[in-house]
Amino acid sequence: MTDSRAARPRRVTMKDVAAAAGVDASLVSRLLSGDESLSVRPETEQRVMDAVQRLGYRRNPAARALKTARTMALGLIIPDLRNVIYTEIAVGAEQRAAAAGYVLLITGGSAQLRQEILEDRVDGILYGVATADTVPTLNAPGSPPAMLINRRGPAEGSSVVVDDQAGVAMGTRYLISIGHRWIAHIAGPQNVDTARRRRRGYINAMAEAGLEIPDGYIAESSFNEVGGATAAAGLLQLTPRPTALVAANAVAAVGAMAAVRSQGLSVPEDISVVALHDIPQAAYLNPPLTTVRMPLAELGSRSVDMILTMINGGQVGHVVVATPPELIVRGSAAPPPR
Amino acid sequence: MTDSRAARPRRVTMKDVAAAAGVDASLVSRLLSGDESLSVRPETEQRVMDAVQRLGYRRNPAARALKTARTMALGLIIPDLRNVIYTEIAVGAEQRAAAAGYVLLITGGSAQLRQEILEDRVDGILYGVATADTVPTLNAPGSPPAMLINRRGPAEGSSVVVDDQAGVAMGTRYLISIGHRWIAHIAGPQNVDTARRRRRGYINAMAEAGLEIPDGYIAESSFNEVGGATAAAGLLQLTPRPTALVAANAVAAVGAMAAVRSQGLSVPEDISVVALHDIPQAAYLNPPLTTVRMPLAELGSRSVDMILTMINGGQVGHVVVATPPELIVRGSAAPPPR
DNA sequence: CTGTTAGCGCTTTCAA
DNA sequence: TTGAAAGCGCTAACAG
Repeated sequence: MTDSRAARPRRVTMKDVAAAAGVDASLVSRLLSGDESLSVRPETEQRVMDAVQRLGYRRNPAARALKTARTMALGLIIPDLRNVIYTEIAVGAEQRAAAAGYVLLITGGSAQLRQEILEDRVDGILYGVATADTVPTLNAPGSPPAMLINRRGPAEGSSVVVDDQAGVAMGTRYLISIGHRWIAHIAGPQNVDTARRRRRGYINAMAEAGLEIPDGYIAESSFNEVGGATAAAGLLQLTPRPTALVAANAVAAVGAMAAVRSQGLSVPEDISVVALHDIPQAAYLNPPLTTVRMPLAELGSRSVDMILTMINGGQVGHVVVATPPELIVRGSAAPPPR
Repeated sequence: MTDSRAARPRRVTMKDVAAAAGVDASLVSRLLSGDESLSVRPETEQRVMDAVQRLGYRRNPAARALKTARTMALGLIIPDLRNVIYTEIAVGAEQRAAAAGYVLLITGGSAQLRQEILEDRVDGILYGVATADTVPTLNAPGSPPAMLINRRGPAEGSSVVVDDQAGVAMGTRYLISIGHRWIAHIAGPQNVDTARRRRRGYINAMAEAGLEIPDGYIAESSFNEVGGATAAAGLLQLTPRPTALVAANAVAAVGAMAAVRSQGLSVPEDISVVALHDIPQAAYLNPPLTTVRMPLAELGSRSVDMILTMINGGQVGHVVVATPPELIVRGSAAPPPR
C-alpha cells in the first residue's frame, strides 16, 4: 500500500504567532482568551492581534481540550435523523449551544452505539432516546453529565419534556367541542414515556367530558406513516366505529388519513383527524391537517441551558417546558356525520 | 457568581491502567492500538486488558488528537436539518463513517458559520451547501481536506452528486409516455447547480421528444412546500395550461399539489405531478405521489469514502454516483384529460 | 518482550 | 506589563 499522503502545510501554532509578534506564547494565550485581569500595552496587543490575523491563526481545540479538560462541545443523540420532530428540537438546541460558544454534535442511532463514541468528545450529552427497557446510564462515573430530552427518566436523573399530556388533551377537547363522542386514540409506542403521557391526556379529556372509551379505542403504533396507517385501519373496524381520531404524532396521522381513504371513507366528512405536532407539511396535506403545535425548538434550547448548568455543577431535575400547546385548526376535523 | 462545580471523579488515565497492570503506559498504548508488529506475552496482554476492563478505561480523544494530529472525526454541513433529503444523505454517510472508525459530526446552517467551528475538530469536511455565489473555500492551507456533496463546484475541487439530470429526464419521459405534451417544470433555485442539472434533464427530455417548452413553463422555486405552491400557482395560469408538472423536488411537489387543488383542479385528473426524490410520506399523500427515487444514502456513503481518500493524500475529483434513478409509479400521474 | 523518552499545542501559576 | 516553566494524556521512536 503506497502512502501518497500529500504534504499538507503544517498548521500555524501559537508559538508562530508569538514569534511573529515578538512576545511569549503565554501572552498570546491570555490575549486570545480575553483574560480580564490582564493589563497589556495597547501596542503589544495590537501587534499580537495583527500577527493572528496575518497568519490566519486558530487555536487547536484538541490541545485546549487536553489542557483545560473542556471540549466546548455538546452531544445530542436522536433516535432517527429523518424524524422531523427531532430535527426541529435539534435546530433549537443548536442555536442555543452556538450562542453559548459550544458546538452541538448531532448523531442518530441507538444510545448504546453512540454513547461511547460521543462520551469523550463532549462536555455533556443530551439523550433523545430512551424506552422503558433501555434508559441510558446517566452520569456514570468518569462520563460527562447527561440528561434526557423529550423523555422522562428515573428520579435521580434530569430531563426536560414538553407538556404532551396537555397537548393531546387539547386536541381531544377540540374534537369534543365540535360534537364528537366516539373518539379513538392512535397512541405511540407505550414503552416510551412521551407516548404514555399523551395517552393520559386523551384518557383524561375523555373522562372529564364523561365520554366512554370502548375497548380497543386506544391503538398503539410507531411514530411513522406505516404505524399510523395500521392503527387507523384497526380502529375503523370497531363498533361503534369512531367518528374521530386523535393521533399522538402528526407523521402517524399522515398514515392514518391514508388508511381512512383506503377504506372508502373520507376526512373530515366521515372521520375527523387531529394530531400532535405541527409538522411543516401539515398545511399542504389533503385535507390540511389540524394539529396541536408543541414548543419543540424551545425544548431544544432549554435542554442546552440545563446541560450547561449541569456541566457547571448545578442541579436541574425534571422540567416541563411551560409554553402551552397551541391548536392549529385546519381542514381535517369537522362535526361528526348526521 | 458562585461556582458550584461538583467534584466529578478524575478520569482514569492510561497511566492508571499501566500501574494496575504493572507495565509501562506505552505498552498499554500499543496494545490498545492493535499494533501488529508487537509481540507481547499473552499473560501480560491479559493483565492489561483486565485492568482496562476493570477500571473502565477509555482513551482520551483530545490527547490522541493532539499527538497524532488526527481527530478521527468527519464534519457534514447541511443547509437545513429539517430537510429530509439531506437527512437521508446523512444517514448513509454516518453509517459508512462509523464503519471506518470515524465519528460524523452533523451541523446545519451556513457554510460560513459552521466552517470555522468544525474546521479544527475534524479531519475532513463534507459540504452539502453551496450556491453559485457562495462556494465554500475548499482546501484552504491549514484547513482539513474538504469536498462538496450533492453540489458540483469549481474544477480544482472535488465533489459527488447523483445523476439529477437523468432523474428528472426519467420523470419527464414517463409523463410523455402516458400522453402528456404540455409539461411544465418546477425547477429548484437556479443558483444551486443541482437544480440547474435537473432543469437540463427536463429540457433534454422535452427536446428529444420534439415537444415545445412555451415561455414561462420553467418556474424557479425554493425546495420546500411554499416554493412549490407558488410556482405551481403561476404555472397553472399559463396558456396553454400545462397538463403535467415535473417537480425538481418532492417537498415542493407537496406544495404544488396543494396549489392545484386550491385552483379547483384535481390531481391526477386535471393535472399530473411527478417529483424527484422518493420521500417517506410520498406513498401516503392524497393522491400518492409518483416519484423518481435517487440513491441518496449511497451518495452519503460514497462521500465518506472520497473524503477518506483525500485525507490519506489521494485525489478524487468529481464523481457522479452510478446507481440509476428508479421510477416509483403511484397515483399522481395519469393520461391527460380528453 | 518491555521500558524510556520526548513532545504534540496549549493554559496557568509563578516570577520578574 | 511580560516571560518562564510545568504539564494535560497520549504515541512513537528508540533502547534495552
